[in-house]
Amino acid sequence: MNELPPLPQRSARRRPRASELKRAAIVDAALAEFSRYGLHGARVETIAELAGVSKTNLLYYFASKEILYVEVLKRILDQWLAPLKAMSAEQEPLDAIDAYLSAKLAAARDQPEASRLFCLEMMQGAPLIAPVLAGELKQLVDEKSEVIAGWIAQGRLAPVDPRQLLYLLWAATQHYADFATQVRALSGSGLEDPAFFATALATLRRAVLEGLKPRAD
Amino acid sequence: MNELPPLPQRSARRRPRASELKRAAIVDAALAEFSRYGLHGARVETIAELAGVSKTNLLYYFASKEILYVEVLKRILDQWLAPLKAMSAEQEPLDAIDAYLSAKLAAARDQPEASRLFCLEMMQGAPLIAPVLAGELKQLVDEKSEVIAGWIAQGRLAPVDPRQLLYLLWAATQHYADFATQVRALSGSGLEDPAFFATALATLRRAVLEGLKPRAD
DNA sequence: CTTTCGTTTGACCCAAAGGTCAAAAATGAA
DNA sequence: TTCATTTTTGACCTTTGGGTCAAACGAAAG
Repeated sequence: MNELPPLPQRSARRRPRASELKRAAIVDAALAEFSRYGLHGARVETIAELAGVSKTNLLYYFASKEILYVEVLKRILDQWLAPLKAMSAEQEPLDAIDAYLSAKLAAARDQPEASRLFCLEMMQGAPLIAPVLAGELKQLVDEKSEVIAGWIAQGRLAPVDPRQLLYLLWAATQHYADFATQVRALSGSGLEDPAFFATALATLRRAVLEGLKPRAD
Repeated sequence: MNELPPLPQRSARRRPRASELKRAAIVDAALAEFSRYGLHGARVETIAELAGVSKTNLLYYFASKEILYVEVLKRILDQWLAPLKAMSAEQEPLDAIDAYLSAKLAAARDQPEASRLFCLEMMQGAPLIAPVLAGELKQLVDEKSEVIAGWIAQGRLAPVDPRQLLYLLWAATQHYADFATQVRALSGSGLEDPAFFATALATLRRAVLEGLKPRAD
């Protein structure tokens, strides 16, 4: 039999479309499960059922549970970091922060699963995305912290620690995704309700943005 | 042999002290593990090792993993709700909120595991503490929301949705416990560092409390 | 039609982990 | 000392669940 073809040339030439769709369906299902039960708690068979494939078939596309997990993380990382990247020194500080707040709140509404998955991963010590934290994310945060620090130095923003400010914005918005169950139990609705969304945003604007206005310190 | 003693009288009279200590040690160890890996991810044997007992012996004190989990949740529920209970209408609004902020931030520093455990439980839909959410917690939140609404009606606090305000305070403080890994990766330290704690509190005071001051609306 | 390569499946394997059991060891009253 | 009760242990059972394997299927190329 053939020992080995010199050039495996894996996904070259015409790539099958159907299989890509299937991979996507599996990743979607995996996000739903992982975001709810974490890497350990999620069951491969459940993910397979959710995606409408057999467990064995899933393992054909993703060699192991952990590989699938990492794949899910990779897929949502970019959209996760995107809003912060938009913040730039040229903007009016309060406008920029307002826009970021809105974008993150909308993200918490539209991709709550992504938020929860990151939260879960973080609470376990971020074993699989530690490199991203210490690398790409840290660089991005350092950069934007400089922007914020610049605004403060110009007296256009209240003197707060830039990083702490980012934590506050993240916490305030992601909370609606991560603690959706609690919010729903206490308020009776969540961000998917436009009225609720408006109230949440209004509260954040008043409580956070007002306090960030510069004063004569 | 005896069929059944008429009165089992379980923990009556002199209760053994040593066994209570052992139960406590197990619950402590369980909190550490559950808060990190969740109900599904945590291993009973690991908890047993951490507590310094054999797995079988642990199962002697707690009939099942889930029973132990619920026990852990019950044990930390009170200390979890305590700070909010302290808030009363007689206080000066901004002082009360300031005190609450400080208390919750200190709790995030001193009992980060409790914070993470609640976060995990919440993200899974709070299957085991849903009754508490809909019952005790909701009642407490409704009550304190009234207090806050009263302050607002008196013009002593900015007009924000009381519940949303509570969410903001929770989110902002618990974030330091739940996302400790991320905070440490980005800031290089956490709440256990007094300087960091002070900066965090100062930022929250400036960003949140300032915005809550009443104005001529 | 036949070959071929990618896909799909069900049967199977195996290790991990929760939980059981009966016997032994401590503990403590009488 | 003795007897009963509580605690502790190691061996074992059972289920769960991730992963393997070889055979079968199917569509496109030859």
